[in-house]
Amino acid sequence: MREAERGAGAAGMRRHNLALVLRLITESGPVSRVELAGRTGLTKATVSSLVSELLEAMLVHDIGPAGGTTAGGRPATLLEPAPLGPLAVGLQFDLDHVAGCLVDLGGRVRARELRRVHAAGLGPRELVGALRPLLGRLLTAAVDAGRLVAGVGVAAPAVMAATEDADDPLLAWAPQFGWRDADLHAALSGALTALGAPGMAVRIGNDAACAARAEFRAGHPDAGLALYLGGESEIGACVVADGVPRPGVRLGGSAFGHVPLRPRGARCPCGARGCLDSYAGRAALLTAAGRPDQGLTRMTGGARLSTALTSTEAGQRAVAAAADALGEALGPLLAVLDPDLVVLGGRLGGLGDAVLEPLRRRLSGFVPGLAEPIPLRAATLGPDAAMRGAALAIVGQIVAEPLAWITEMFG
Amino acid sequence: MREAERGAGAAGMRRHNLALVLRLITESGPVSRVELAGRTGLTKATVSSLVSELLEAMLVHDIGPAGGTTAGGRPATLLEPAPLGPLAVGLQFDLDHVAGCLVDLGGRVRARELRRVHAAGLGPRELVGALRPLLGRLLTAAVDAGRLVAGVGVAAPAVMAATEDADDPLLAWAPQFGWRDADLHAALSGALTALGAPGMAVRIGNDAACAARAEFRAGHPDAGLALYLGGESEIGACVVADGVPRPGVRLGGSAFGHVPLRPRGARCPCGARGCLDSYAGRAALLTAAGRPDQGLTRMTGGARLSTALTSTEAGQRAVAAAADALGEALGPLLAVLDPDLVVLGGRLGGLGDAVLEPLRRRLSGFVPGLAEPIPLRAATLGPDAAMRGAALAIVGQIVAEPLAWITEMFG
DNA sequence: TTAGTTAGTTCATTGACCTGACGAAGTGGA
DNA sequence: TCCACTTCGTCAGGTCAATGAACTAACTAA
Repeated sequence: MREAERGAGAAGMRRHNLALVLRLITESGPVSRVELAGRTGLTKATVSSLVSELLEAMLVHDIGPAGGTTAGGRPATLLEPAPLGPLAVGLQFDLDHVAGCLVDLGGRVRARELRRVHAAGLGPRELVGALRPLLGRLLTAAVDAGRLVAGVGVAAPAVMAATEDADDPLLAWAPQFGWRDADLHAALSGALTALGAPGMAVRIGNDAACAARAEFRAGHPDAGLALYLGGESEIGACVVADGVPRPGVRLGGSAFGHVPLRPRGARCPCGARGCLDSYAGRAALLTAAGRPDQGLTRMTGGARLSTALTSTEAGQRAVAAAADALGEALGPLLAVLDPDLVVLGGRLGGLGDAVLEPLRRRLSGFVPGLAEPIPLRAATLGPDAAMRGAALAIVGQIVAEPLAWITEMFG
Repeated sequence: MREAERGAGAAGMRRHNLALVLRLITESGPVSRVELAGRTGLTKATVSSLVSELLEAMLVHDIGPAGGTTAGGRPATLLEPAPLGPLAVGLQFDLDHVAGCLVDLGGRVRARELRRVHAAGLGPRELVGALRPLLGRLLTAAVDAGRLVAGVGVAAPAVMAATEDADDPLLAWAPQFGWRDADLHAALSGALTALGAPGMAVRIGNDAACAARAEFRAGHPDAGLALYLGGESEIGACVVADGVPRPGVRLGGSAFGHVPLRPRGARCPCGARGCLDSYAGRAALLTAAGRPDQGLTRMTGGARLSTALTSTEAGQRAVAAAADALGEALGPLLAVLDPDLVVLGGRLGGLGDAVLEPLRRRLSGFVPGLAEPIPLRAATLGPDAAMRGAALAIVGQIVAEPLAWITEMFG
């Protein structure tokens, strides 16, 4: 049997409509009650009632009459996510940096911090040590602004394995760090206790899955079945169904970068041979293009590398080889998944058309039966996508269940 | 914006609960009102009211008091799908046969027909001609039983492309038949008119997607993200999310069998080189095992072929090669999709452990980061899965929206 | 025969949304 | 300035469906 699907009563109806209205307000910026009524199919009266409940709960703010954009008639009073509503912390880390941000109910970034560190070789506790000052400053910033922090989301470049509690997966394998079954959760909870926030909710997810959440919420909220390719140093991937990342139970966001392509290929740091990462990963591109990854900052590296890859002959060869390897791995995946859309993000996506164009050309040859190519787009959020998505997972819970949040806060 | 998500009102509540109760009755065979109340969380009174509405609509039947299985107390009156409720016709065809069945609301097969034909080279209209007598007998059988036919579902071994109406896709490519953009829908509608059933609903789907629907409904209703591998002569595949097949927009159930594995491989009937089908398809296995596909009936072929493949050395080599090819194609797919479960159906699945075991052994090597293997199971429904699933798509609409059906029937 | 147990129904109650009418707050023309 | 006209939001009464408690029905066991 399906998981005990519940019947709907009056209470469930209200809960659903409350969540629906809050979601529309957070996603569509300032909206009037009438517009909400039109979109939801509810009446103006009902929307008013729902909105006033959200206003009382301090989740929504009434801006007041809008400046005459309406043509004749009483101007609408616009609603927006509360400026003093709850926030979430989003964290991410990789071989070369740790970063964090504060995100509000509307998904907007209210604060942002990045620190370059050489993280290779660090253990989970040491890594949390590197994250801690940054985390402390973000928490302080929230308190100073008079806002509550609902929880901390972490985007990890790792294979996550689901535990009994599906919402609290375990970090099973981080190839670049050499971690196996690392208890990042406990280490972070310890740091939070030390920072004066004991018991704060922590949720760890795969970085590609996190980035996919942020990317699709911002750019493609109405995609049906889609695929996100991303990851920072490593290539990651995640299936997105109806806007929700589906990172699976065992691999929790995939180990796409370590799919074996060439049985006798080069040895990968992960221990295997001929991994996709060895041909299409950033390090592979840089090396093949004669540009080892030094002196390139994380933010400007994309543009500079992209010109290097298109202007030199070695660069073009490297890109062609990467497109081949990616196409080879993507072929069976796309033939079966047949997504509405493929979004290329992370550092790979940051290279833009230098990678997109060759990949587009190669892809059709790897997927049979296509009348028209599968749309392939570059991500739009840049390198912050992963931590933004991690934070969104936290605020998303509030938006999805405002009643639960309200009763938790106000009894 | 998402597709104008509607708010819930009293009417929607009733609609939802009505569908929920009907679904539980159809899926869980005879059930009492009390058990329904327990499962749905609704009260006995509400369930009674919902059930009586379904009884009036002739969708559900009250069997009467059950034979004393209860320990003390009044025996429950059990409910089942109405024995005179609506039926659906499911059709399927492939190179060597056409077949059809009648399926009731509960998914049970009430009638079944199969005819061996040599269909290679037939055009869409000729194929419908081969289906027509069979279809006529099924319709007559339904009328004789005093039951309504709600529609006809067809499982086609073809790539389906979605049109504006997502529920009515077009047959875009049938490699084995050499069809491109064939209007099977029009041909079938014509046949139905000639058979005295003008305007009857027709829905065509990819055979693997159809089989997946039947297979997961019967065997794995609570799987989250899963993968179905099937197809009759060709290998097909379909992603299943929360029990619902997701055959995509462009390929509509995949062209998995024609994924290019070896750029310089053998030429495939589809025109390309080195297709997966050429290594892991049924024809490939038969040929490699020295047993061309003659004299094997569709029903007994599985068992006899399976012993041939395990007992002879040539057979074992063929199976190993097929497992290699399948594993190679499945690796990237499983690494990203990371399904809870993989079900192997169609003719490939009919070979049972002869294929499953080698595939299990090879698969782990193609998916990195796995602590435990992805469960791989053989399908249970046998060669009728596709047409059963096609019919289920029709009855599924009634079960999902009983109110729409009721108003359509009774005004 | 009687107590105990479980199934299903009846009916008043409650909660949430709907309908229709109204006041509020603007615009634009006479 | 005044008055139609339009749109926004609220209020009061009405409707619909689920709820909860009491009640009848049916059967078991002592």
